[in-house]
Amino acid sequence: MEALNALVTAGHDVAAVITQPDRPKGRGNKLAFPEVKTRALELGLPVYQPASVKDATFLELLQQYAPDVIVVVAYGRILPESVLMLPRYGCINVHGSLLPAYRGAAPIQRAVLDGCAETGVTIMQMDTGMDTGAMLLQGSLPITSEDTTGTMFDKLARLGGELLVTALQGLEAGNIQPTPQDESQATYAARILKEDEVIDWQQPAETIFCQIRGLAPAPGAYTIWNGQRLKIWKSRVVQRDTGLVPGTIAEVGKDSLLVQTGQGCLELLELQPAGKKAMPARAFCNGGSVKTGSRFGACNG
RNA sequence: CGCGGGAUGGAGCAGUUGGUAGCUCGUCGGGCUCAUAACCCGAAGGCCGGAGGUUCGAGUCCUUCUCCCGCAA
Repeated sequence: MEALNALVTAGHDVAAVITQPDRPKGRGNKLAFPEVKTRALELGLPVYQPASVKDATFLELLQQYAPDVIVVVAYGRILPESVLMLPRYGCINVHGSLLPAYRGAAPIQRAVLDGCAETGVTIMQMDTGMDTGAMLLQGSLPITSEDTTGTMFDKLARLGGELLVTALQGLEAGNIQPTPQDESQATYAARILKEDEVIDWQQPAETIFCQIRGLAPAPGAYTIWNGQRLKIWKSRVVQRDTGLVPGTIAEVGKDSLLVQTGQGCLELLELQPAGKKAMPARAFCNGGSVKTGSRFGACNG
């Protein structure tokens, strides 16, 4: 999205946009288009949604366009050599991490989840591996305790768009040298699994705090409360130990909810019970069912 | 027709076998106090999501519609 906007704003001649096929989405499984498609249609650009990038007719189509370069952003597919070799300048990818760290599907989430102090964007030349190509340009941004995957995603997308435009200019002018990645430093950012969403109160408060930020605004970190999921969207680490079993509600205050963790306490600020909208801790406690001493987790409430 | 939860005063909830609605918080007024987000007293504020139906009578039963949300993809 941001990359497309940046390209268009910079005056590049975008010949066509290729994205994933429309997929059933959301409640009721209605068919929805990818966001980029919507934007591309607004811009009046042709949109293609091949079921497979290896398809022969798709390759022919690309050949007809004879692109100088193909820009790939969050497409989630490894492209075959036939496509990679097609454009004069090759295929350029915008990846949401400081490669070679966090190659793979969920670089931004993982960086926040791991509590990294900074992350960034890398513009690279694609090859047949997964985010293994030579790097053209890189930019970094700090991750503050206020940041979530959502805020980082926005910031990185903007930065990525800018760097992409710069990188393309550099390529054209021939003043950017591709730098190979240091394989020994490579790490992988696996996609987010169901297990990653469950809060383990045995973990230190700091870890859970990162988990909550890393999974916001989607899909959200959750715990079990009254036999139902309870997502936690916002929290704060409180350096204090109550001696209670991890997961126990240590204190129900006016505006807060203090929970003991494996190390320190976590103050829950914004929560969302299943079937409800997100609400501040104050509202959550009002129901009357939240009491000091009750416990979050798989067993009882 | 993927599965499921929900719509009640500003917020979060309760509402028993149907008989004109309660709780916690907030708001406003007053009191106590050096003071207060603490405490005490009082007040305002709800056509119980919409439309039909059953009934002497429905928030409470039946039908239907709209909207919100969780899960799964």
